[in-house]
Amino acid sequence: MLLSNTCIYGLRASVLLASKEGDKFVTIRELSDELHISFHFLTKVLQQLTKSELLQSYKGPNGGVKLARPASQITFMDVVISIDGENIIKECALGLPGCGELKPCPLHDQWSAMKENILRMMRDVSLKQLAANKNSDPLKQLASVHALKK
Amino acid sequence: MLLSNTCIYGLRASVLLASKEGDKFVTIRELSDELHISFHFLTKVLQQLTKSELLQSYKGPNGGVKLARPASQITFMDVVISIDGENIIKECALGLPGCGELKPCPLHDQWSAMKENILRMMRDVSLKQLAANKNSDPLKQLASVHALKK
DNA sequence: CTATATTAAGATAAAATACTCTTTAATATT
DNA sequence: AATATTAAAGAGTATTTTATCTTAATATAG
Repeated sequence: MLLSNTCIYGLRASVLLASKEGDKFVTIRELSDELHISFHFLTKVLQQLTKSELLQSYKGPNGGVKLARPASQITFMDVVISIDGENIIKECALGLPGCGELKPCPLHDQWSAMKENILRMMRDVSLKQLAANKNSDPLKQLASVHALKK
Repeated sequence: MLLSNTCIYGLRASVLLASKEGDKFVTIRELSDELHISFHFLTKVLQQLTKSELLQSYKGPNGGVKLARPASQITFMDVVISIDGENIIKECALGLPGCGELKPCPLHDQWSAMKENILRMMRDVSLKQLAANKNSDPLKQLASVHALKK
């Protein structure tokens, strides 16, 4: 699987935050309830995003977390790198360290093209875009489907 | 990371087997030496490929493993499915179970296009093709680079 | 100042993945 | 029949990922 579970939780929470109006802090409890993710685990994940300065947090009553920048200025990639690190996709599909421009394996061209596509998408898509389609509201849907599965 | 370590070991060994001439059994020891993978661990991995009938094995002197079919008739995908299973790529990049044709998330089109590309490549590329470029010989290279890293 | 709300941090546990070691079974050679 | 060679099977260990629980730190309200 390309992204870790942890990373997907971070993405969902970030998108949900982006979809909320205004600039006020949202409690992690509220996020974890809406996303059906364990409160404590989500706390850990969001701590990481806070460390990376993608989120801003505030303790005490009326505290919580919020995006540190406008949603249009935080990318999918920002979140992925913060949680899963830079190397989400290996250079070579076979993991051959020798594979590269000079001595490509037979998969090299196809693989690196796809790799670039994925990375470009991640760099291009912002949380604002991800939060945009209120119509389909996948996050709301998530709740019901997830609930059924458990 | 898309594929597990175990799966990449299986792929490397399969490609190496495909690159060897003839129809005779090759010992796992020989493969593990060439690939610098632990003999015991590679044994486990190859047992799985044997169970899936991608490899054929033979015990005793002059025993070993070999491809169960011509290298042109075993795909990258065959090996991946045998080791990592069918679900190497999630439906939705955000892992939203509600996401689909009916209610796509904003990433849906791009993501499923890329997903299809990756799966198509895996289905299309055979071990024969992967073993073909003797020139670049990434497997030989592997040995030296890998040795340096350790 | 005290009680309460909230994130941060740390310790622990459970599960999955990666890897190792030992024994057993099959086959061949002598 | 004895011995050597080899994969299969099973048990065990280590590491990473995922998750939980507890305590601390910080802020607010009264």
